[in-house]
Amino acid sequence: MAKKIKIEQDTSTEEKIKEAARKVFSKKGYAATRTRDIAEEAGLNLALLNYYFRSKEKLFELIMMEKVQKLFGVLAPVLNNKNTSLEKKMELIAINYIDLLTVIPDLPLFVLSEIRNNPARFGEKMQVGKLIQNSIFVKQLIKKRPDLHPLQFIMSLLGMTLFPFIARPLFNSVGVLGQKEFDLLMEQRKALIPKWINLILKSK
Amino acid sequence: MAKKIKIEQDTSTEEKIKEAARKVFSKKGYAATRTRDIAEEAGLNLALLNYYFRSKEKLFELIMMEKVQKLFGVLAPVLNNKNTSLEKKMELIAINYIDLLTVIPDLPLFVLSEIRNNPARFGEKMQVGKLIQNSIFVKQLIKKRPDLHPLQFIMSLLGMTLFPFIARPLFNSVGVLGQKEFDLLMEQRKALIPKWINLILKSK
DNA sequence: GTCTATAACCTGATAGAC
DNA sequence: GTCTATCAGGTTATAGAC
Repeated sequence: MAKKIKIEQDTSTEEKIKEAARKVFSKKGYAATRTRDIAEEAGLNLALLNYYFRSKEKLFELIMMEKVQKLFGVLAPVLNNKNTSLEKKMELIAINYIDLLTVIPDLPLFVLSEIRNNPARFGEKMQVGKLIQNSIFVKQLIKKRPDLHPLQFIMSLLGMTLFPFIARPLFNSVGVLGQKEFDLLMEQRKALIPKWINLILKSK
Repeated sequence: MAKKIKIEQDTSTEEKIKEAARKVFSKKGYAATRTRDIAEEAGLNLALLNYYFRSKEKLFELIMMEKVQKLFGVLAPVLNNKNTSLEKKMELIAINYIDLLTVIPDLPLFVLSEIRNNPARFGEKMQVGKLIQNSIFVKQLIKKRPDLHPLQFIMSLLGMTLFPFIARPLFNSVGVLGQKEFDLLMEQRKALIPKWINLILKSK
């Protein structure tokens, strides 16, 4: 029974390739990534990529799916919770995103730019739109502020929360902010954004 | 004197190529763009690109320079104006950006993602950082709110203003918003953002 | 499963005719 | 200045040995 258990170090070849692919795709984007880069990053041979994943395209779609799920995974459990107030929902969204992006800062810029570069790859996502539009969150928003389109508030919340991470490559290249200082500001924002969004919600 | 004047239709071959390059680079990013795409878009031959611009890289750098200047061109004239209040500056930034991006919506996502994909191309920009940090705008911000890092407010202003345009490819692919409706919301935001940012500035 | 070697294709760039 | 034809190099994917 204990014969061939061997603790899977999740360093299986397949996982090694996926990890390398995450890193290289995120850094350079799909088009600029060569399969050789991924193989080298994984310390493996090029042929293995095709053995495990058939093609560069298929491997990318796998990684991309992961990323999109991570990005929407923050929203999904919050939007339709009947037991939380509108204000609490917005706070949760801000805090959860900042916590996530502190670990994976390039997530939103990666997903958004790949969608832009190749919208064809994102055909049948129409459902997501309806899902958000019919959410309890949006209903609460409309009830509280029937005078404005709910997207005005959603864009402001997400803008304040996600934009710093999207613009981070610029901050870095411009040398205006170090890694540590940035993380500190983001930690602060977890309290600031809910406060500020509440001001906006109440303003008439 | 009126011999060979001929109204330059700015349809010179060189300009045709640049226009096509703007379009294709913006749509697909540097790496995914083939010089053949640009030539075809311009209705011209591939060899002309190299005749006029030496290489794909040189042509791209030209376009990129234009785009970066457009993006920072909104900030530059506002930041060091001694005759405008902090509040007025923020209003101008929001309004000018929305007006600009209504015409060139993909500008910020293009610039940010290319910087991310190839930070090496943006080496000696350190000056820009200092220029912003020493601006009158930042001084006014620190004086008004010495309790918080000025970037907390700048990120919020730019996030609220730029994020809708950055996330637009997603909105489109998700089918949540039409072109016309989007433009209407942005027009509304020109009044909303200054109002909201003022609330944030005053909050203690 | 993993490797080397190579096929098949594509891309940026140029030579040379007009 | 503009075109066609082509080269040189790089890229994905696969065949086949181990």
